[in-house]
Amino acid sequence: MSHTLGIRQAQKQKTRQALLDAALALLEEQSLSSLGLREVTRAVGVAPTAFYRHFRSTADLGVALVDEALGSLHPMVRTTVSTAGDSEERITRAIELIARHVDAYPAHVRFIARERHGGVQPVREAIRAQLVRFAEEVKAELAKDPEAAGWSDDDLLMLAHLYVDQMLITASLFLEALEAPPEERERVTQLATRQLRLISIGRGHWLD
Amino acid sequence: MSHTLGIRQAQKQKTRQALLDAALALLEEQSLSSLGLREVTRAVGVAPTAFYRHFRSTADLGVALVDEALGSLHPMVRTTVSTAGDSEERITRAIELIARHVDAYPAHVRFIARERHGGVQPVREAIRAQLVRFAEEVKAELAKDPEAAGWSDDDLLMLAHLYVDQMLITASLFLEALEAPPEERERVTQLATRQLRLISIGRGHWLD
DNA sequence: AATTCCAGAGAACAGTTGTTAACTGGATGA
DNA sequence: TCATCCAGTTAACAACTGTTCTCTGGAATT
Repeated sequence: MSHTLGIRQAQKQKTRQALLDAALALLEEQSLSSLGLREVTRAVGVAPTAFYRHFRSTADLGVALVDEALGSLHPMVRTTVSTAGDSEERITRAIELIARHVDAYPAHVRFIARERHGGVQPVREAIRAQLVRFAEEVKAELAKDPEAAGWSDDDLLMLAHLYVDQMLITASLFLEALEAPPEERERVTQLATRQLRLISIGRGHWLD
Repeated sequence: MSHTLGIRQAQKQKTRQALLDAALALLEEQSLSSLGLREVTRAVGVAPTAFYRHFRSTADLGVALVDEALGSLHPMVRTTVSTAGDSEERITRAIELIARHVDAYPAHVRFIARERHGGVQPVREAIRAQLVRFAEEVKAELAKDPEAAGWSDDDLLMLAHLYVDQMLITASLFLEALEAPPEERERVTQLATRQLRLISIGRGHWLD
């Protein structure tokens, strides 16, 4: 399927990825709107002008980071919502998956949480678009559930957005707890579990 | 009670407020971590060095902005939660209050949403502390409600955090809809209302 | 009336930024 | 093999940054 890249294209992609990685690392202690192009190239070890071969601006790089951070996340979200088992099992499993993802890609999670309401408009827009996609996917999965019988499309989408926002809040809490003692992580797990449980209860009695 | 300020102190506070206002305006299109001290003083019309008479750094100014933006909000939150009437009336009233607040202080709301997960640690910390206070106040109000009978303290605080987060999400949605056609505002109102309603239902059946 | 205080001004500092133009040298395709 | 391409380099630019030190003029204090 995928054509083998030439030495040239391969090297270019390597540099591009290095720029993305360096930027992501630098963004742990600042926002995208204060990230300088020279700062990034310096971290990678290339000339400042090389930056322009890959991105028009740091905002452009930010949009690419959104795709990297959220693009690969869709499969996880889908499986999280659609896993079998009773309600309680699914909640536990969902939160566990979030915790694992934060462990595996903390910088990605931080970037999304930070730039979702950040100072760079195109990046905010890109994140918003991806989150809308997530909500639509979650809605599609919810619709398959027998519990969704009698629900209007609007209400399903409303619930899906509630889940997506809750997912982000929980991820952000796990992120803050990353370098904290494990008891703090346990506290977050308990909190998120019960919040999700309450939403689940509300869902169950929505049509009363 | 309050001693009348001398000409000197009054003028100083005036300049200080001008710096805060200018910074807040500049932060509509960028994040705090990219806000320069010279940028702020230029907007006010004072020398760059005058900045140091009021703030140690822009991060310090940011913390002051947190107090300005959230400090005056506590009364509103309390009355929002404690208003009388049945569940549905309270939800409508709460969302209306949020919408009004966003209309009245859009820059404040934007600042909080942006810097809650922003790149400046002391500011994040200040916002987090204030939100914890909000949650505790909400919890105290919830505890007065007869519906809270049988609830543990932990569960009440869990619910309070859910409400506070939901409040912020809703405020952020109204902010995005500020310059959109009124039908978009209506859509946000409907969405937020139903989400709050679902949470309310979950609350009602929590002890089942 | 004389003295102290202090918010703000002014000038200068070394260091940083984004962007331009012209270049080099190795991969690419004829 | 030779001409073309193009990712990355080098050098230079005007503009900007935070921070320092010294100074000033009017308010506050005695």
